[in-house]
Amino acid sequence: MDTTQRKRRPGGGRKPSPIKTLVVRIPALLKPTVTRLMEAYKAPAFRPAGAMTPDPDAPIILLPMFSDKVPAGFPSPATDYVEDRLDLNQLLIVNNEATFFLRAKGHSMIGAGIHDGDILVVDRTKEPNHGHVVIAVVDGEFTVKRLYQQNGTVALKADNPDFADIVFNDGQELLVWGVVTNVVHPL
Amino acid sequence: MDTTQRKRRPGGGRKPSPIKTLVVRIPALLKPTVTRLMEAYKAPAFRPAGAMTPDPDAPIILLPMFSDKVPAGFPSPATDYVEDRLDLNQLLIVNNEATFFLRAKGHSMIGAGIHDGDILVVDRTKEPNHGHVVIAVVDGEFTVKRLYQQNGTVALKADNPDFADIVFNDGQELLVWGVVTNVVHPL
DNA sequence: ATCCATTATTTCTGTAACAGAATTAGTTAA
DNA sequence: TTAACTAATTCTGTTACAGAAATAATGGAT
Repeated sequence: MDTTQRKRRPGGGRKPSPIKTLVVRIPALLKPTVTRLMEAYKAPAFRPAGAMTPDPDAPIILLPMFSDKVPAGFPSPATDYVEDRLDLNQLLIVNNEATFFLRAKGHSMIGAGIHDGDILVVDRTKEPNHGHVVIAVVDGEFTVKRLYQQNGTVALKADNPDFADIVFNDGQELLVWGVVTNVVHPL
Repeated sequence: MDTTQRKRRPGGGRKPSPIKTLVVRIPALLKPTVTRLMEAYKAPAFRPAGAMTPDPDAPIILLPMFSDKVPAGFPSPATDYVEDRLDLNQLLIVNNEATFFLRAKGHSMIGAGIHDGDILVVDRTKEPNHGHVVIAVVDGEFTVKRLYQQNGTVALKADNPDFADIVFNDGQELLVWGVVTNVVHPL
């Protein structure tokens, strides 16, 4: 018996979320990992013009990393965890939204550790500077070259003497499509 | 009042586990991922005396797969995007549970495209064969070498003439810890 | 009428609770 | 001695629930 009449509010209330959840039990040590996993999962996905959306299914994986200290011999069981941590995300991808993969062809950049067939991780937001390995558009095609920018001279140099430099004179525009940040080399 | 006397069993019972657990709520879509995460975590996965347990915090790798026209050479900027998707996971990691990372040190394997500081993707389940680049345990330390297995001779060879081969005679055991499948080379 | 604070309503979220499975060691039988 | 059995204890997956969060209708102020 509530004397103070309350008006009903049909249709009110929090709306159902399309994201279903469930409860799982995990090792306590994995808590932070799972937490970050969820953060990464919820992170807004971006969609550069024409780029594919990330595959929603797979690409989250946990891998153990043995750090620098390891090659120096096995740690004793008593040894604590090594502080150094590898996050391939941080290692390979600085800007998710602007990162692309290209496959290298030829041996013109062997000096930079780029072999035929390697996968190049390209960051399109990184500012190209002298000495950077870049993806440039030359004659309407992509090319991997090292950017040379000194004393007013702008050129693209292959890290292989067999290839001639491409020098840009006044009026000629150099279009740098992105900067290569990492090379994945299959064995 | 139980007439059938039951003997007590002090000290009986399941023993407490050192691994504490807790319950978390996660997006349903992440269930398989978290499951794999736990499998990888629990994996008896070879624990060479003193090997570290996987770091609970870091080793999560989120690799968004953007797809450009990757295969068979560089696409022209005008080219349409292709349905083909590159999944770095599939490219780099065949067995989640048995894949580890090591950081290469030194220049002994420069011939294989391995530079100082590169990250090595190591598959522990892949069978080591002649010619493979492997992680071996020599004198209690990790080493990257190329496995030589011909005419009854077993040896570890550096891809650099400055380094001497390590030949294994009868009775000497060669412990191959894993096979290097990929090299990540930062620029 | 428009805007804003209030509130009923609905769903979400983290955690506690619980029942059944699993594990261990003492007890009993063969 | 060995194997089967069972009490004791903990683990594990799921459910339940209380408080937080979100949303739209309500009602008052401007």
